Amino acid sequence: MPADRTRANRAPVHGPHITWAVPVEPNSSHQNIAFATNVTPITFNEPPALVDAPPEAILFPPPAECSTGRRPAHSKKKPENHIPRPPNAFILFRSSFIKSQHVSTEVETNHSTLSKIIGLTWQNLPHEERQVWHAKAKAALDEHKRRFPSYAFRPSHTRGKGGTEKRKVREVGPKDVKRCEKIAELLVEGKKGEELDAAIQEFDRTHVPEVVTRFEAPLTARMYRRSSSEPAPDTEEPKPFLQSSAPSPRSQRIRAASTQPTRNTTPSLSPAALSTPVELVPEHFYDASLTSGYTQPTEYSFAQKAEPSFNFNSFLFEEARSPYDPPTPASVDNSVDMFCHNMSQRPPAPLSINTSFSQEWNPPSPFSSSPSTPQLYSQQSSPCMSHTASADVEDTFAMADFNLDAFDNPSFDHQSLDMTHSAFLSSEFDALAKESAFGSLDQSKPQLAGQDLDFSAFMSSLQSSTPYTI
DNA sequence: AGGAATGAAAC
DNA sequence: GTTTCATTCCT
Repeated sequence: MPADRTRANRAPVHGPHITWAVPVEPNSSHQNIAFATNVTPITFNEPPALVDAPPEAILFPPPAECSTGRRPAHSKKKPENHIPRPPNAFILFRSSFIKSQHVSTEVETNHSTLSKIIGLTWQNLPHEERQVWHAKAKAALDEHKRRFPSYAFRPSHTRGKGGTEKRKVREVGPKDVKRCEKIAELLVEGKKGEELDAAIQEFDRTHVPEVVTRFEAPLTARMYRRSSSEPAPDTEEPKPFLQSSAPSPRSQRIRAASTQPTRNTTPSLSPAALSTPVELVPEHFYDASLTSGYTQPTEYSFAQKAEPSFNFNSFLFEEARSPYDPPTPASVDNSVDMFCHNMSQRPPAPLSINTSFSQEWNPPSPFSSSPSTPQLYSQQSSPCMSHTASADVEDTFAMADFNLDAFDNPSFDHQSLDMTHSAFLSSEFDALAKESAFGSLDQSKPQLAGQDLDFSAFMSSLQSSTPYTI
């Protein structure tokens, strides 16, 4: 930060001038690293695996001058004389990647998403090419040592302000992982420039982005009582339950979906939504692929049927595994175990909810005019998340705020209610209803969309696959 | 200020 | 084993 981070639009800052200054021009042949860099890694010892790649092909060549002047990094306040850590191999690769715009800003500007893409690319990078960056990191480290011989990494272990330690968890819902994977794949295939852009555009045309609906981790009776009796010892509690993927600038524009959680609190229902009839339609649908890597019961994807017959009034709640959030100790709770156990026996039949919210909502004309054109679905693939629908749909989603799991309620269990349905049931219970529901179902006054819910009627509707209408 | 990636280094 | 912090820049 004190360093002149050399951006034209930044005023230079006076102070110790710190650059990584990987001391050697990367492309010169006399780098003080282990192997000769004028011999490309791939020629170095590449078995005839890379068929169509020219021998000297290097996917992501380091920039000609690598002595990157640094930017005011993170706008994080750092002491004037702060010496940054030496960058590791990935950080160097990432920096170079960003700078060289391997992925154009047309394709992706969001740096979180870019990080994901670059991470995937990094993992798919030929080992030899990664070694180049490890060598550069080693060089940077050596240089760092040379310049700051007395430097020692001193991570602060008292970052949590006051006493409220707020841990940083990797828990943000997946972006459009498929898209990131695709881009990374194209990159390691050697696609770049316009060819890459075109390939991604083609992918975007046919790919129906996944919108991820994220539910809170199952709230067990135990946990619920704990959280209601204790003054929130763990302030991580109110987790967003709904998140939207933000796969591309294009989609972002269309959906106005942010990469950030859209909700942090239990949503309230608009009067309009309350007066809207809510119809719950169990839809038995099973995709074996969804269960193969099943890891966590609290993650659901909200996928839309990209079929001409798609009914805009219905949503398909589809269970899908998340590559994120390996089960945390907190979630390894017997209720979750039970959930997982049941899941392995019989994957949940995803529910579709016929919300009838859009009676006054007119689908974008491309849909009605030629609903079978794939790219039209792609272009407008999320009517439910678009500007058009926003508020009411969000409220409709709010009705599907299934924060409470009913899994450790024996009443749910012995009725052999499908687990997904159980989660579904937990929707609009207010706190009081939750409390009593744990005690005895009969005493509870569960509500859905502000209406009393007839439990037995609802459950039998679930089991008979007939709509339940409030 | 947080997030998104990986990895080195410190606890 | 867990946490910090290197990079980037947008929200």
